[in-house]
Amino acid sequence: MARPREFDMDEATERAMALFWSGGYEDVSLADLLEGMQLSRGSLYKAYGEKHAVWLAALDLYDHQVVQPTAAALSDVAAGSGLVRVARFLDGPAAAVRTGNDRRGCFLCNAAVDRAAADGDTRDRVLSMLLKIESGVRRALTDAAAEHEWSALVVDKKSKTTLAVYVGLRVLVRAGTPLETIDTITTAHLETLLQP
Amino acid sequence: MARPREFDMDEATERAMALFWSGGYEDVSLADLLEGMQLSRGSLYKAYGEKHAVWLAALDLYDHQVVQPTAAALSDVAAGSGLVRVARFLDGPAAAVRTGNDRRGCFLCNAAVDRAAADGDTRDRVLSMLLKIESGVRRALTDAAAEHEWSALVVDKKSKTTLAVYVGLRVLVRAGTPLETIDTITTAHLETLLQP
DNA sequence: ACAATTAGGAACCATTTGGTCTATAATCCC
DNA sequence: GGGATTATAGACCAAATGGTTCCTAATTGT
Repeated sequence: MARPREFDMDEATERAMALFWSGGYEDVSLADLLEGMQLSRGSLYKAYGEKHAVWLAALDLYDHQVVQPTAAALSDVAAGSGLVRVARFLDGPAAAVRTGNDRRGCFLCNAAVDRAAADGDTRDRVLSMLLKIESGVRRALTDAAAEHEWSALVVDKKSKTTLAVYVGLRVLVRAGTPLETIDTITTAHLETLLQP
Repeated sequence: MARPREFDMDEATERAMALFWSGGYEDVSLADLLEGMQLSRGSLYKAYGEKHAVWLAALDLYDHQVVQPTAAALSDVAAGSGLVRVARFLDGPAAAVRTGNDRRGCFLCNAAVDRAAADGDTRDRVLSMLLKIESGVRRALTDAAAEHEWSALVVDKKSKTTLAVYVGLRVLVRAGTPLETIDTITTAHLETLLQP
């Protein structure tokens, strides 16, 4: 045992996540990272090893700080009917803009576009997170299935399509699409979920 | 008048587009650009001025080499019924994977994620292109509206949702989602388009 | 108290970055 | 052919990049 770390690594990773979230991987320089994370070069390299590892740590943090809670909320029977849970989930993109004009999109979706193609470590994490979200949606829709007489096939289709709409919404938000349009898409998709 | 340019600028821009398409803006260095475009530094800077201008030229080329033809095909009454045209459009993401395992996604969507947030010039172009696609979809769906007794409001909802699904599909493809899933989403969304 | 261990900070490094400039060569109009 | 003009090639550049390596200071268990 020896001298303990002076900074909270989770907190530092959280700051890194914030930087990467708005800027992407290449856009954020080591200098940006050091300033944003309030770390010296030495500490960062001692703790993470390299820039790429900081990125992966940020992705992992997003996973269990955002993706897992989201999936859990979608699966949580106590949180409302299946459709209500999906509605809440799908309103996320619009809500981010509505309350706080947050147009960063979702970190996972951003990472998918700018690193998944070139970096296998990123791709693995992205696919795993997408799957978690899809599973959450599927559990919520499965809960709604009985009432609406949806077959497993229908639930599968609805789950996957909902994932695609979610991703699309996040990207459209980042692109600067007006809130009105985002809202329209959100409610329109929820309406189609009601149908057989 | 004096010495004419030795290279075809459109062709060079096309090569630049290919590079940016797979790699994004920051990932592609000036050296990559020079090699890929087969230009010397001098020629590139004389012709474009700066890296950013090459990027914008690539975006503009995508606009009238991909987006405008796509929108035109969607609007082309001679190309089939409205729904057939939308089906063809929406199959684009799956088709890219099916024939050629092309997982680059769509340049416009990629640009939206990695530059639109930070760069107004990019954002303007991205929003304009998204609008062209949405308009194309709307024209196709408007043609189908009479037959299916859809109101203008319904057509609007369907158009915007289709745009979101399209963007989502392109991103999911880039993330590495299996073709099977992409196909499921595509056909499922087309089925929902049939409903009131 | 002390040895072991480790964080922190800063100096340092090679490479790469986007960008400029000059010399040369090619083309055009007169 | 000659003068004007412009493209090309490549040398050149300052700044920034990600990454390493020191040395010092702090904390630990014994």
